[in-house]
Amino acid sequence: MPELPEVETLCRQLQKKITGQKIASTTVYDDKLAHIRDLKGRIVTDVRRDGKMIEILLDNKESIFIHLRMSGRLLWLADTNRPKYGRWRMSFADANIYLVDPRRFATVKILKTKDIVGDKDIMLGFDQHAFLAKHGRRKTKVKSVIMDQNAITGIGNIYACEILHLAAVHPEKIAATLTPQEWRQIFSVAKKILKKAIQKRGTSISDWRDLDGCPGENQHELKVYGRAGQGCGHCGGIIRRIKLGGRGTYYCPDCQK
DNA sequence: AGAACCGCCTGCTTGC
DNA sequence: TGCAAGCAGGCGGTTC
Repeated sequence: MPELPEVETLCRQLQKKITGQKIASTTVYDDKLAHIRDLKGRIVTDVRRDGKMIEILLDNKESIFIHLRMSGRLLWLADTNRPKYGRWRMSFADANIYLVDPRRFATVKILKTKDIVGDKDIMLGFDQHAFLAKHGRRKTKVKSVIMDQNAITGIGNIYACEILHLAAVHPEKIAATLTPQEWRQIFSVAKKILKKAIQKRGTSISDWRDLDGCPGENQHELKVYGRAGQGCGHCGGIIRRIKLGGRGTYYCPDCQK
């Protein structure tokens, strides 16, 4: 599932390919997306990201906001035949961008272009003090808080597990009981892990592929996610899998107290 | 007000 | 072998 590094990878690729390009046509293949109006003739002026949201800016002060949710992908294809699970297509002079989404959770909206604030995005202008003031005393498990997109954007299930492991914080620890040092450690580790994942062009643990259909390399960097029963690379403890907020959660009971 | 739960979807895995 | 049931999960909406 696309989280911050995967979305960032797509945005960088999109920016190179379509900035300055004119949209030749758009095609909807899924009734759920029937509300997307035709964008023929519009010119893409920029592509950027806020959290897990992709924003494609147009020359009429509007933007296309794409959220890939669970299984959504964007594919750059010269072929005009719809790929399997293709839900929407935006055509340019020499190729097309297909929204491919087996589970049909992805959303596409056309709205007025907004200034990106980025104060909740750990890789943009994250406001640590505002975060702690608003969310630092919550009586929710820390993993749920760092996955709460109203609190901090971009972190999904895989990176939440990895961040808490490297920060040595138990995922079920109540947010309000964390020390300022533990929070600082989480923010610092989050930046480090997400930066590396961007360099590795994302985590292809299930079906993530970039705009060109290539897998990323960050799956080889995972320390706990998907590794239940295996030894922790840090302390040798046995990695455990639990359910937290309905989501599979991996951690090392020896490192993460 | 804040925390927990539900529903949206469909491919894949598991069990009989 | 085949089919049904269970699972996965981001996030908005609803309920507790």
